[in-house]
Amino acid sequence: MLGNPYDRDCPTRQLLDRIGDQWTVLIVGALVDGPLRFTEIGKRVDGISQKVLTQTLRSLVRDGILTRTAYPVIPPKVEYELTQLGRNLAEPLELLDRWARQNMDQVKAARAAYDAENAATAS
Amino acid sequence: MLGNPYDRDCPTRQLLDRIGDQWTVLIVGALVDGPLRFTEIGKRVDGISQKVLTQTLRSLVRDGILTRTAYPVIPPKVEYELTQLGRNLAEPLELLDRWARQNMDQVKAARAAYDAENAATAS
DNA sequence: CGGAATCCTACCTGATACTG
DNA sequence: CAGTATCAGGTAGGATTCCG
Repeated sequence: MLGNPYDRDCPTRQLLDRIGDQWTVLIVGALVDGPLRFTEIGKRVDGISQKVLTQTLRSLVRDGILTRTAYPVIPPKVEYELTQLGRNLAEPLELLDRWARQNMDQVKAARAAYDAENAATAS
Repeated sequence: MLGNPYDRDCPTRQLLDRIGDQWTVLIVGALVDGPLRFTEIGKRVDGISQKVLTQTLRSLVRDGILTRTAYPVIPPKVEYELTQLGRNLAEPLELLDRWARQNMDQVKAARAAYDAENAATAS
């Protein structure tokens, strides 16, 4: 049982709002190995726009998942790093990732089977 | 490290597409205790519209996460039940849920602190 | 009861251009 | 380099209505 995630403002729900944005998990994953600069993250998380990256990073900082450190040098340098809370979050995320690796082909198969059957009956 | 979830079509990314829709996790959570009928799920997952519930359920069936069983009785009765794959997915999900319960207040605190500081400097 | 079909809106997002 | 600002488009999602 996942508890009682059926009232709109339970923790689970809020977490889903947070990680459900598709990018949070990837960014957190990109930072587990150590701090990265803005552009570095953008390169790792392929497909993210600079705007969304900015937004997501800021909200993660706001949530205490990671810290932002700006070095006042002439070519600006800003580093993002996971907080303890963030590293903490990375663990269950990694389990999810493992599930994905192990079962995603099964999902694909199920999907193909479903579509095949569906196309057949759609005559 | 979350692996290499940075190419657009890795398993992790696909999983995020699946569970990132905000409702999947809640529906799966609602079904861990046993099969439920359409309306039952709708009641448990507060706030979901009938349309989205239908969509999400169907895509979950398609992905092999759960099964749909329609009983041909006069008041229609349809039950949804987790497959093994689905029960399997529920485990890492539960860990995430646990994280949420344990840390969401910390996130809230960080959020409040951030906002306070932000309002102060926004003069 | 368990959907399907339609309409309509809000937000999320990407693309682009500009700034310190 | 690391953002901010603006605008346009697509789409997830809600509300409503009707069907088997």
